[in-house]
Amino acid sequence: MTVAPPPGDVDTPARGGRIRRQHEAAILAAAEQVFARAGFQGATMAEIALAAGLPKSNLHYYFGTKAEVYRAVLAHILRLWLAETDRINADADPRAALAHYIEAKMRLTAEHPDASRVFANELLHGAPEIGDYLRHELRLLVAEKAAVIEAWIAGGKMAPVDPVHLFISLWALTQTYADFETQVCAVLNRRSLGPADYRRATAHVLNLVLRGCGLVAPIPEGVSPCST
Amino acid sequence: MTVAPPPGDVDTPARGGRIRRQHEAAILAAAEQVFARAGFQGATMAEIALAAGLPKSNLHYYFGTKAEVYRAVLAHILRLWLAETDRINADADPRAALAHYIEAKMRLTAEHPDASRVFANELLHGAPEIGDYLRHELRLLVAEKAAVIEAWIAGGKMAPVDPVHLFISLWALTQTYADFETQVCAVLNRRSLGPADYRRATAHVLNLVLRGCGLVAPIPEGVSPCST
DNA sequence: TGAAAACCTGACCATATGGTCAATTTTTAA
DNA sequence: TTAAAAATTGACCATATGGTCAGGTTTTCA
Repeated sequence: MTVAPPPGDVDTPARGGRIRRQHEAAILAAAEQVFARAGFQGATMAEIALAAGLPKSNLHYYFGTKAEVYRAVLAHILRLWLAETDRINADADPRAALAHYIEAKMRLTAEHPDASRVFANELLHGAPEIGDYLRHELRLLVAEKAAVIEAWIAGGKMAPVDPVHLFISLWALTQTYADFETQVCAVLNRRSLGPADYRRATAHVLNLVLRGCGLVAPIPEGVSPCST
Repeated sequence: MTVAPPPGDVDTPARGGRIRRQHEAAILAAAEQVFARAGFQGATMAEIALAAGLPKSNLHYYFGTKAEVYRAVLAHILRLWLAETDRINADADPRAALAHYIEAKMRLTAEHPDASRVFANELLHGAPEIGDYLRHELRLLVAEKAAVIEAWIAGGKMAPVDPVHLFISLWALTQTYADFETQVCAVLNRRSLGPADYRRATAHVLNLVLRGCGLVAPIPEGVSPCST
């Protein structure tokens, strides 16, 4: 039911031999891709094996079942996902802290779109594996950060915004670029999203959210549309 | 590859006998539920049949294959989804038009969460069925509405915001409440989202977006948290 | 250098599931 | 009333896929 000790302990114990570490990593990388494209049920062990360049039986040597591979992928992703809220603390500057968070999330989305998609798929299907994690660790983290934002609002440092819903909005605004990339590409009339597209998207989200929180706009206006 | 004539023709031709219409509707409703919960691959004809209260063979009498059922569900959803942009036109008031759109999208999300989830799942997996639709009909619609918003901005009626990205943001902000309901419930510490939660969410999104577009805040501040 | 541990994998199996079909009943409408 | 059309469904099949396993090979390290 629960993902192996989520980001609970130190950096993965790294147990097992050299070969094991290498192959497990290869399998996880392949699995992330395949799960992202096909979902849990749609993914097949054979496909993952192919992508990892290993015979199917070998996957079952390292991971007993498909569900185990899936859980390992989720655990790997959660480790990435959680960080980046550090700067949101009582004595930080709201605008800088929020901007930093948005930029970090956007970078994460751009650099690990498959991870985002696997996570999205898990949520979409009711989070059977990470539900507990969301209801405990994540909820507490958000409650903590929400208190910081409440304090900023009370101190007149930003417009009144529901802090928990603000987090929900930030996740939605950023991850949509990975999760629904197909739709984004369609309306932007692009084949895929490049660095320039992500820069534009980041500028847009920053602009919308910071202004929406009464923290003026950081980007003057003319964000060079292309190049560099 | 393409969904049956999307919202192309009139209201579904409604061909076939009385019984056909009834049973097809029952099957589609059941399928929407099941696809929302399990995705395309995860859904089984047996499960859909059970939910529809019909023997499995009967589904295959009305719809040849699972893919056909799926396409029919998508077509049904697209019909719902597209509307509601009417009020976004050159001589409308930006704030009223945007507020109306957000409220409509939010209502749609609250009333048809399963539809939203099926759609999200399709996008997440690269929109193999509705890709063409997105790249043509949807893209044109958005381009048209984007021009309206550009005009509003040029006329100094609202802050400069990238119009296409604004649409992407609006979809993300609203649909996240259905697609990722599990996560939303987790951080809000709720078992499920009720009308009051949706009211709060709507107020939040309106607040964030309208302010973000330089259209002041409509909700004074204290939105009664609970009751009614 | 040798033996224990780790690793590898082709062949195989059980099951789940989408789909078929032919025999039958119900509905429609002339 | 009746025959054609529409609807129904239990039994059945082919295939895909997760998972097993026994017999091997390689690596490790004392």
